[in-house]
Amino acid sequence: MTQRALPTAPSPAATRQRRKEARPQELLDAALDLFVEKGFAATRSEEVASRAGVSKGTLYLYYPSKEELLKEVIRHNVVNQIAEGMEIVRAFDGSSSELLGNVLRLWWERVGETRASGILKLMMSEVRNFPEIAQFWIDEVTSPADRMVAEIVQRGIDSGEFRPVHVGDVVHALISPLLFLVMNKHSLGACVASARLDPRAIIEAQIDLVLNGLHAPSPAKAAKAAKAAKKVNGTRR
Amino acid sequence: MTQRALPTAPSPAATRQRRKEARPQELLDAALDLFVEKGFAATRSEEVASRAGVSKGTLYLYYPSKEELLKEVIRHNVVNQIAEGMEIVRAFDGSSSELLGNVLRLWWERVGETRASGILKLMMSEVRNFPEIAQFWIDEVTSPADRMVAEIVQRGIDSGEFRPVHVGDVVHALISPLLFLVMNKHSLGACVASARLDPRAIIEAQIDLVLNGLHAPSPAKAAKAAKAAKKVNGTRR
DNA sequence: TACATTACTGACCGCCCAGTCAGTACCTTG
DNA sequence: CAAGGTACTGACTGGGCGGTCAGTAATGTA
Repeated sequence: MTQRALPTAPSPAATRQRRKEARPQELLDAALDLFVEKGFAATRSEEVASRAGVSKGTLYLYYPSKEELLKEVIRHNVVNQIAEGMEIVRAFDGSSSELLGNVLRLWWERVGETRASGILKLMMSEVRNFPEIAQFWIDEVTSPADRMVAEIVQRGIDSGEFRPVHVGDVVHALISPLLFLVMNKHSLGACVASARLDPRAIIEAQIDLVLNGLHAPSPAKAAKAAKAAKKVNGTRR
Repeated sequence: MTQRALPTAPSPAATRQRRKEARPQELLDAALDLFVEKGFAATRSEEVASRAGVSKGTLYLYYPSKEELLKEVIRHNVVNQIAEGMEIVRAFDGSSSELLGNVLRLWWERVGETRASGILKLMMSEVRNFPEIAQFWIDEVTSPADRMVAEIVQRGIDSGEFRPVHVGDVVHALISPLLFLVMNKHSLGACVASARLDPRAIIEAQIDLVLNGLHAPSPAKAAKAAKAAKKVNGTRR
């Protein structure tokens, strides 16, 4: 059989560095970008390593397998994202309308516009191949986020500022445009300039539309609306 | 070298069939399902073949490569989807509110609920690896769909039924919840029962919310609103 | 300066899979 | 029923990639 080649002669390139502390983060960052761009299966582990400025062997020094790397990427970015989101809400008070608008706007600025938003595309594309992470995502992202928005809407209804609507369903109508903007940014929008949307404008339109749709009509009509909403607000979910 | 094994003895299994006409469609169907579920890179061509009830060799008799198969899957399903959509709209008239609601509802029934809706997830997940198909998608799907919905909204504004809003942006607020429902159905919703949304209910909530947000207020306030909207309706897009 | 420690490297291994093609059996035609 | 045409098969190959590990060099330590 062929015998192992002798070690390569010292390259004239830059001397190699030892930065044990920085590697994990750099590898996670590189992996996030590549997984979001090309998908998990289509990304070679050597690409991840080289984008992080190390060799493939080093990658496997820090993460035992490509799959574990993926899971770490998700875990790592999810906790950050959730922390961000919660902080945004706690920092605000005021009318429910204001709060709702500000939450949507701020979430876009602080999450949607950052690289970390790619984690959403990554999840949507890959969960079916890794069902174990689905529950984690629901517990750590979906549920808290839904609950948060639901609370705001509910507060608005209780105070009479909003019409009585089915909170659970309205929450989805509220946030899915934002989520879809993120998906677009990391798919079509990343390929074709003409597919690039104007997120700020769309978000403003969305806020305007939804607040108009939520606001309680004149007190005269309010009673009627409340009665009608009883049906809608059944015990689903 | 090892010599080629002799042909296998005739298996006792079902006799093989010759159905030249049916193969292409069956292969496309199998490929759509698998690409949507596992992604393009993670799907083995032999899986596609076996799900379609043929051997791998047969697959390559009909499609020259896995990549060409992907493109055919997209082309094929896109033309169907567009034909469906257009038909739905043409079949309807009535007030803009009714039309809008019915278009959303019908699109969900006739597209969102069918297997073909997976094509959206497939596109979002894979475009960045196949930028050639991005333009095709924009020309054949995104643009026509946007234009269609925009026309309805514009008609509503012109007739005074809707407030004057920025049509382009409102269109996105209108359709992205539907698109997100589809994405959810093919990702999280396919893994975890508790992540499964109730699309019909969410769509109804969305329609209710949006129509309330779009409807022009009493004529007294209408002039004011129209004036304010001039700013919003600038020359973007 | 000599030695010990360890972060890092990259050639290598073995498996997996897209794509091929010699051979097979179904079907049609006479 | 025989013979020719062709839809179909599956063992095989070559290349590519996940994962390993013997060796290298940067950084301490005396």
